Amino acid sequence: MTDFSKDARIFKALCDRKRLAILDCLKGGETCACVLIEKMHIGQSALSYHMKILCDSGIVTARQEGKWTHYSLSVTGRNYASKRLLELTTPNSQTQAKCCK
Amino acid sequence: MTDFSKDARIFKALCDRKRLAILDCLKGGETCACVLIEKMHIGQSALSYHMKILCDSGIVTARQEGKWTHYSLSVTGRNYASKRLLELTTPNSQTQAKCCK
DNA sequence: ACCTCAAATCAAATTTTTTTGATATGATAT
DNA sequence: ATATCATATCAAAAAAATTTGATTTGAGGT
Repeated sequence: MTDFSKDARIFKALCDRKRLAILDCLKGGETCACVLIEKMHIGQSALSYHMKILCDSGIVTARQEGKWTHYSLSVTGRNYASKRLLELTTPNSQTQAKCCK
Repeated sequence: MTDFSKDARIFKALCDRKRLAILDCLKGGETCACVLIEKMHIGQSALSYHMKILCDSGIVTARQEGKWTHYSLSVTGRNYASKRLLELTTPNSQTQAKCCK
């Protein structure tokens, strides 16, 4: 049986409203972790946890600048997620109803 | 602050590998619950739980036929999910880096 | 070197999700 | 009406995700 853990990791980024709120913030442009902590009313280590999930999905990338980390939306990550979404949910060319009867 | 619970519900369908395996089965065509139980090696009530999440996302639809329930992929659901994915992850036209410095 | 700050990591507590087994519901058949 | 079958729902248990606070790491600054 196929292992879908890589795909699950992609969409894990999008299945939580706090992470969606973070993405919404990143839509406005590259954002520093400390700004996200303030805007999201979230603890430092909780933010770090969510950012890890977002980065693991490929949808967000991190850029280190001195001691600060800046996060932004990844075009590549978005395109890949979009491609997989369609692949995972589009029926095969020849489909065959399966029923127990 | 915007409420993203509706969007989270969509992608919750895709963030679990068991549900992705179910979708993979549905790609082959409309499938009866009893067939899914066998193929997925899952209990009846666990399947019912996952199918509820899949239907709530809009990506899957259920069709009742007598006492049997048949599940299939929804074109409308897929298109909406795809649209939202892009909307949620595409930067705004004018972006502005935000940093604490 | 030491100190400070930003972020990651860890372990424990908390919350949410998922599984399990039992029961309820709803459809069909006798 | 009763019986049977398929699925949904419920409550409890189990597993996984998330939060919290403490500590560590790593980059600069003095």
